[in-house]
Amino acid sequence: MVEVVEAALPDKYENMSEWYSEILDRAEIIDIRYGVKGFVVYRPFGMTIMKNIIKLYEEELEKTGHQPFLFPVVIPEKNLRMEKEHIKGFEGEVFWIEKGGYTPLEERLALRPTSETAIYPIYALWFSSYKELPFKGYQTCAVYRYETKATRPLLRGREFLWIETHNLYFTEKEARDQTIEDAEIFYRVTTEKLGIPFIHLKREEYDKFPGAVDTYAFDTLLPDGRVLQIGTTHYLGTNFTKVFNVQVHDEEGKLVNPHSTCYGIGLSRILASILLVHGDEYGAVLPFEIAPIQVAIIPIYKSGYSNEKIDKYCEKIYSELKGQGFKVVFDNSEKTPGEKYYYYDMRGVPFRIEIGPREVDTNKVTVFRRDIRQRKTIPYEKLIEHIQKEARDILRNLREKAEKRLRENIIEVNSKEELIKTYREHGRKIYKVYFCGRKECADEIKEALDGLETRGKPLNLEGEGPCIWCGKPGHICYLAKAY
RNA sequence: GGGCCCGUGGUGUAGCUUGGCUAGCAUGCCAGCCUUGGGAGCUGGUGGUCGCCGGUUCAAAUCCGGCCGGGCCCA
Repeated sequence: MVEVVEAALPDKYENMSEWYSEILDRAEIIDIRYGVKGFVVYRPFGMTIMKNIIKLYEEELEKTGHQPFLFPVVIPEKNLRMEKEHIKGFEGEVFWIEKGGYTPLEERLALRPTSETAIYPIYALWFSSYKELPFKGYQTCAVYRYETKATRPLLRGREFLWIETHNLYFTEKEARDQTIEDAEIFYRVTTEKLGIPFIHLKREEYDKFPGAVDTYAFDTLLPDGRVLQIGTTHYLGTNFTKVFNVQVHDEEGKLVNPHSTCYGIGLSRILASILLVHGDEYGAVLPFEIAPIQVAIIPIYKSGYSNEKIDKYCEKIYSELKGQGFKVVFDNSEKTPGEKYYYYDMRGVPFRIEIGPREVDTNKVTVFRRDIRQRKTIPYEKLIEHIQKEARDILRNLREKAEKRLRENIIEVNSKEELIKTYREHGRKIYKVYFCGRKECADEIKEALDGLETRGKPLNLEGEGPCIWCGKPGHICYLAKAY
């Protein structure tokens, strides 16, 4: 039976901003009071979730042959300026270090906005033969961008956490295939383990990563109808290997520039997505695998009944679960049970076990499942099996709900008039249209429909038709408002 | 980029328009009693350079200027 009790938070679909601000604070995810615009503190609970998320992606990257490395956070100005399109794209948002102590630096140092220009000069030293390729490397780190738009905690910061891969291939085909593998890796973690669905898009020419030949992006949908880019992968051609003089001998001994790719996994935004997509009016709802606390045991004491007996039974359950490797707490603090319920609900703890005289006397266990907010009383012997089975079901449920919502928020429109009319009626949605690919049309659409952007061509959909705006031949494209 | 709003014990706030009392309230925290199946209650206690810098004034949380930080709406 579903518990109907007073909600702790507003409805996230009605008032996402307030819901989001509240949960970041009350679930102890981050502290926004650091005092520098665009920079936040990850609190222990939030950072534990983050570490669990990182682990999932890193494991998947290593399974697919990526090796860890760590390059410096500073990039000499000269290096940053090597690739012309690249610096053009980032120049306006670079943080510069100009002094060491009292001494002005001879050459300014950039805080990495992304690490291509840190990594490629070293790649030039590392590789000399096609036999050393492919090379796949990654690092998990923070990057720095002086955002000029309004910053928002985790969604748009001036410092944010990500994973970036930087791969080298002898052939174009291998490199292009990598962008597909990147999408598969992203799916295996983001959707299959975290329950977050996304749209796989090829960005329009004018929206590409600065210096890329092709850019592919992963957008998810937030409760307010906006989309959020949570990952990107880019085929860079030989643009970077050329300017940084990365070259290897081919079979005939000729020097050639390898093809390269890079892939960014937006960790801060992924954490935000998990909160926003799965959360409800009682707080966060975390997939079992990444929850810092997976099971909370709450004793229900009664006067006239032995507290000791209840404690003993709880401790037995605690050891049993602990022995299975679950992250479990036994909360016998003096707070009332109700207060504890709200507390663990807010933090997204997947299971709560309630133990009072009823359970002790019958050798049963009452298990509350966070995502559907339902209690079940089961025999003690079934506990482990129950948790394991229900944990999988939580993920399936969260994922299905999110996938359904994403599906239902994509609306196909076939003419300019229909687009305008539908937008006026439904507001923030993802609109499926034909689009010619020209920036002029994109700008006009954005202007006319307060900020609606072209997000690119969905990779799973083929088809041609007249551009919804100008009528010229076009491809399928999604339009949406974005963060 | 444009507009509006906010900053006061750990947290949330009142007070600011019209300058003047010991800066009020709630919550948290500590001690004790009582309680415990969805945020309990009572008693006592603890806790504040009113974001920062400067100006006006006999007197500034309050008025003025600058800066820093945060939020919302719009582009």
